[in-house]
Amino acid sequence: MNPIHLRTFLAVRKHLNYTRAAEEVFLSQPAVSRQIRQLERELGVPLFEQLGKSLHLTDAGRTLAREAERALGTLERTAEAVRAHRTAERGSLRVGASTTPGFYLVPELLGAFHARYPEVELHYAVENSLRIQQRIVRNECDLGFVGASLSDDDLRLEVLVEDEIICFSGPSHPLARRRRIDPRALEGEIWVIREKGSATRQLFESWLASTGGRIGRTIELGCPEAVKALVSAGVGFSFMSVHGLTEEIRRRRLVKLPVTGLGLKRPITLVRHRGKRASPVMEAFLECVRGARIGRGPG
Amino acid sequence: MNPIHLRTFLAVRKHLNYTRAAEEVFLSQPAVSRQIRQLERELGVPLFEQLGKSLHLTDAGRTLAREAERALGTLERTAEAVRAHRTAERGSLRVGASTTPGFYLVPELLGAFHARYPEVELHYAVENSLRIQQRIVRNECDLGFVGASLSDDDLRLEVLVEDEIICFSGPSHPLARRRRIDPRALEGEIWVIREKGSATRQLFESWLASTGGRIGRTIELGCPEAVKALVSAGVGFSFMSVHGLTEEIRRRRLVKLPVTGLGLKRPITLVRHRGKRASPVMEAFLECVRGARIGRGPG
DNA sequence: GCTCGACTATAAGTGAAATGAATAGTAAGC
DNA sequence: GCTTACTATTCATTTCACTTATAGTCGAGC
Repeated sequence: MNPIHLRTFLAVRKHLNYTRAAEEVFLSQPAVSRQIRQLERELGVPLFEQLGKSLHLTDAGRTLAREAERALGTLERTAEAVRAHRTAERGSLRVGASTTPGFYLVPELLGAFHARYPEVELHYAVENSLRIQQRIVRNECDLGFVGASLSDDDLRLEVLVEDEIICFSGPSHPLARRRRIDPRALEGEIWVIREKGSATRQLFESWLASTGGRIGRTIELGCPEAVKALVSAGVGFSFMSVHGLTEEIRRRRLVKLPVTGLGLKRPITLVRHRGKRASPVMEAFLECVRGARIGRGPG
Repeated sequence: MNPIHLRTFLAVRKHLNYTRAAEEVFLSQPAVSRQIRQLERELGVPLFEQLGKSLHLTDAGRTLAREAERALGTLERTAEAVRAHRTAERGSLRVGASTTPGFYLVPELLGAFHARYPEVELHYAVENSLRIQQRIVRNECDLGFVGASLSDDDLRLEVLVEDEIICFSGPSHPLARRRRIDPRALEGEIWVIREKGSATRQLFESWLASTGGRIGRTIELGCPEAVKALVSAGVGFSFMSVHGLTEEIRRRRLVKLPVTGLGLKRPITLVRHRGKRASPVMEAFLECVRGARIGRGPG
């Protein structure tokens, strides 16, 4: 029972005449005759009955007529729903990001994209860089934004901006008045820092180790916003991507600390699966990303 | 895009492996490959993408997967709805009847039938005999019950019971005490009768004319129940099918009048289209009719 | 009552399309 | 770099549906 049969059936129902139905569906009369017989055989009931010269629907035929239109409609809508994916207007996009870009870069991009393509369904996962990498490789995400330097033959990387990790404190903190700060001078202070899995923390720690420094007393927080709030209130100091701090530094709620030798830079990278062909939605999002890009060109 | 393609697509989606999908749908792997490509060409979007060694659904593919199951379900339910007509449990029945059987015979039959086959949708039209005949010929009704003797080559008739038209009055009426009533004696009374189009009235009038009698003062009512109520209350007398009066006569609310020479009989006839094949529902209803039949066998 | 007209069913031949077997191509993993 | 697992391609074959031609059926009209 395929759509062709149903359409033929509906044509016969409309004209109650095989010959004219055949004209409508551009077939010969025997072809129509055959299709109807085939339907009747498959369904096990007569669909039409001939009374005298005129053709009538049977009870079963009336049921089929009613349902067939619905079924064909469902099928047509299905096809249309899929065809809609030919443009970027509809579809879905699965974005992943690690914490730094996930908090301070991607939300804006998604916002801009959503404003332009409101019908596109967005999925957004913020996890650590390794998990994002996994998601890309497993095709659980269409694209990812990470702060770490990944290397995988399956991945296609594109540097978006340089990210810099800086030290900062609240404006009232004693450190905020210093013109130069030796890394060793930080040891005595209270460190407000992210959890161990943070790539930012790892990066900072390995730099600190290279200067011979150590982390002192710590307050560990999971959320970067909480870190900022605490430091802004005058409790200790912290380090973080400069992209997460521009607003607060501009408003003098946080102050960048001039730690000597601290030039911790890392690229924020757009990650895709190498073999993946961009869908129209993905293409549109990439364009959005490039349009909004602040820093330098592709790496 | 026919169901076969969709089922193949769903198999591929399930296994994410053309070869295993082919086994599931009992096809060769190239056949599956081809069907998917065909679907993709028709819909204008890729449904799968190969990343490394593993196969993934695309965004469009996910949409199709979601919708295809619904579409196939709709189609399957459609087929099932039609197949249900193979038994008498489901379907519909269109019954027509003229006034006399329509009020006093068919309702019981429909009631009994409905009790046995509650899922069958019943359509019931009560109109005059000619209109019922038309409905049968035009196949607007599956069967009809009429009190008139029809003759049409297209019709297949079956006498169910003999109907007798009798005169009656209320128990308090002076006529009710008489042992014999000459038709002429009725002329002076008040006639409570049905409208002109009534076959019962026509039959009675032509008999009355043959005895030389005439109708006197009349009160015309459209509904036979209203006629009975009025006569029962003592207003005049009337004539009607005996089948509509048994209950009232038994309870002595109405009295049969012994009019000399009045032996007006006519068959209540089951009418069908000659060429019509009985559906299971119709067959079941006919059985119901025969089981409930009071009078003699088929004519 | 017979023929004509309109329509559907049947039969035979044709052509398109889907299938399967064999094979080439591709990517991954050891 | 070879093997393995899988998909794409090619080609011969079969199947299936279609068309043309024709027979059958039912009503209508003279």
